[in-house]
Amino acid sequence: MTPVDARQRARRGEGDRLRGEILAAAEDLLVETADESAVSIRAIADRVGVTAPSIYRHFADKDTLLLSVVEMVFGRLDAALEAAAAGAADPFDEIRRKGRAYVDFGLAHPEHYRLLFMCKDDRKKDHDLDGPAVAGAGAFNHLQETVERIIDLAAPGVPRPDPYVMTCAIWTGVHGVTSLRIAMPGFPWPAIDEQLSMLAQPWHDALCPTAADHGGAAAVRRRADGSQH
Amino acid sequence: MTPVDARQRARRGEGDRLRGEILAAAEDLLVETADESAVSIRAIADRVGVTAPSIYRHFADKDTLLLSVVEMVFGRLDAALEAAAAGAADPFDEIRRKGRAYVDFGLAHPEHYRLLFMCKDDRKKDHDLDGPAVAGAGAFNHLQETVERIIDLAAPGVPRPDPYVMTCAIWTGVHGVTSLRIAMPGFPWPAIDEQLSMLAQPWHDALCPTAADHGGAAAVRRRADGSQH
DNA sequence: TGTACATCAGTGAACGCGCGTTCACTGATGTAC
DNA sequence: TGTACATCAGTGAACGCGCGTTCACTGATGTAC
Repeated sequence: MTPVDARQRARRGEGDRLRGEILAAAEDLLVETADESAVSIRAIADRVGVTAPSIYRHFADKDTLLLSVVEMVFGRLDAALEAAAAGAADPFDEIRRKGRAYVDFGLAHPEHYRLLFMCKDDRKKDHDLDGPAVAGAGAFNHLQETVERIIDLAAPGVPRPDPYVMTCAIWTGVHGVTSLRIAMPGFPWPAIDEQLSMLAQPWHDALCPTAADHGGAAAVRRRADGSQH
Repeated sequence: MTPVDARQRARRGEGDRLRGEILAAAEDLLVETADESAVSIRAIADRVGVTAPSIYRHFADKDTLLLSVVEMVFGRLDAALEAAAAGAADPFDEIRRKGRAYVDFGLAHPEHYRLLFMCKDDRKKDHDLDGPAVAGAGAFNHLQETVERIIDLAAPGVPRPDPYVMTCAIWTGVHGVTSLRIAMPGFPWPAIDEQLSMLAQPWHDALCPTAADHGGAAAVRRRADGSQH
């Protein structure tokens, strides 16, 4: 219920309101149908309570619309990871929380996740790449900052891995867990925390050998215990 | 999309010939167009040099057809992994080769990979699950056998991880590398071998601490060198 | 104040498209006599 | 041996569908005079 500003002479009624409603409807459809192909211009218009052509007053075409949804979801993922990291005891804990939050986000919104990381991005070819790319880079950079803090914690004498490569490794790892679960929900997967600690624990021990009894063997022991902390 | 010239009608007993040609055409289209949505009944029929309705003499519907393609591709993936493993020096080497072969297979046939591991499997809901499930289980079981041989090699005193969980971890890892590259080909990824050794090396060191100087630190050093063996 | 007018968000009808699928059929093939 | 017939792989036309997108339009709104 935003009152019309007298200064904005060109904006009659609530022109931008429909734009927001369209994006919200597209997202709703994605959630409800859990099927990207069900998100059509017509379905979105129906959901908003408007006819299909009026979508085109706010978005050049369908790809532009979906790109805006992608951008929005990227922002939300980033926010979810940052929120999960808040209050972490140390950088290792922070990565652990972020990893778990990443998987949770993907499993809670599988079609959103699909849109971000499991679809062709041909769409972007002919359009403005910057929006989604910038939004996605935000989350990646935040992750890399955490990784850099971890590397700073590495025991003396331990060579430091490249933060960029390590960030990619972490992303790739949590993506593997998330996307295979989304694609093959019927498969008898081990517990999420068990899978995540299998990824993280050997690295923790490698970077902080003093914290691990007898080097890397600690990782195996911890995992084999089934303890998920 | 040039149709095969003047196809000869199958003889009485050779009804299965077209079936094979249909499957091959579906696969060709997947490879050439790199787009699952381009693989339509009509396009397949055109490619074979036949009209669309004759597809239905050999497959109940489109989903059944695609399921057969999936089954075929699963078999091919399994064969590629086994071939790559042949001649490995030891189980660790075998896993390394299989991991690399898995990624190579996915990147060489991205749309096949998509079909196996990045798509909704709703299709399977109303159809016979057994074919693809059995074919997929073949590759998984072969991988698990290798994992079991690795675990047998673990140094005395090192607790042995559960082979099933470890197999899932490896699969998840190589899938993460493969599928993110397919979904985001524009991203500046590190070298494949660098990514794979980041996954494998800490585990190698953890299971065989004697082979690593100063415990897990060896993994970091090896990786930081950029040496990809 | 009332009235004429400009603005522009949203409409209704239509377009051409490719899709999966169906149906009655055609005509080459193999076989029985 | 030749001929009639049954078989059945593949055809041609059509179905209804939902899609993205276009176009000329309508009619409520805000403003100028």
